[in-house]
Amino acid sequence: MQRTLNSLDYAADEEIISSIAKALAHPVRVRILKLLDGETCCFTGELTELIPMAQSTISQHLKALLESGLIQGEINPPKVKYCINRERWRKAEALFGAFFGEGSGCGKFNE
Amino acid sequence: MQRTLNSLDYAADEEIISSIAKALAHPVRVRILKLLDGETCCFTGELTELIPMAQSTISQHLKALLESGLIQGEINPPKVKYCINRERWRKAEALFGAFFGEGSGCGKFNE
DNA sequence: TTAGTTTATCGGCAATATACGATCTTTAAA
DNA sequence: TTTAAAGATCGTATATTGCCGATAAACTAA
Repeated sequence: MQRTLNSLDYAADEEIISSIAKALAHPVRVRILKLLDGETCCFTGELTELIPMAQSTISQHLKALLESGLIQGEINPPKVKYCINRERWRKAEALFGAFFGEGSGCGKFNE
Repeated sequence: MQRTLNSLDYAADEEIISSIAKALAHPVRVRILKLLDGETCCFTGELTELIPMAQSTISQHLKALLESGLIQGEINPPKVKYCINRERWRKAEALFGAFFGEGSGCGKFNE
């Protein structure tokens, strides 16, 4: 599939924005990120207690978030601690801010 | 606030964020939004000249963007003029800003 | 070694997304 | 009326998501 797509090369920022947006495109993943962001930092699979979904499903969502770069996990033998990848998080903030904001750094004024 | 209730009970903001993120989850749609945002305001299907995809495909992406509320179109007989829905745009800016930023209005400080 | 805990991965199924060409639909112009 | 143009929509093929239960994998503790 996507034959024409290959000839269209997107700006790097457009690719990053859409890949991060993809990670945010499911409410459960937004919820997970909020939970992880809320903690001072790391967290773990108490997620399965907070979110009424099968453990395998949550694991899959975590995988999607890992692939987006928004979170990272450190293996702690029987457990895994997940936390926000702050560097990526700031990158996302900057990209989305620039995308929607457009304005003068902080607080746009058009209209 | 609510805690873990029904399996389908997300906070309103989580729903909105994920629905907007869904609209941004494809690089072509990000590109389209950029083009529309770049113009003083409205635009039209010169998109089909700027983007090497079938007209029907672009039309579908526009439909997705319409459904997200990020753009609106005014029918102008043979043509249709699309433009950013500024109200929704600002809402998106605020939501994503709060989501990623968390910081004091403008310029976050947590590391 | 065996058993238990935590998480990842597999297999399967239904639903959605993506892309295309073909075909309406609408309206203006010939 | 016929023709042309701009878009939307339809039909269809394939890819990707999302969910689950079952099972594998990694490690600890007994």
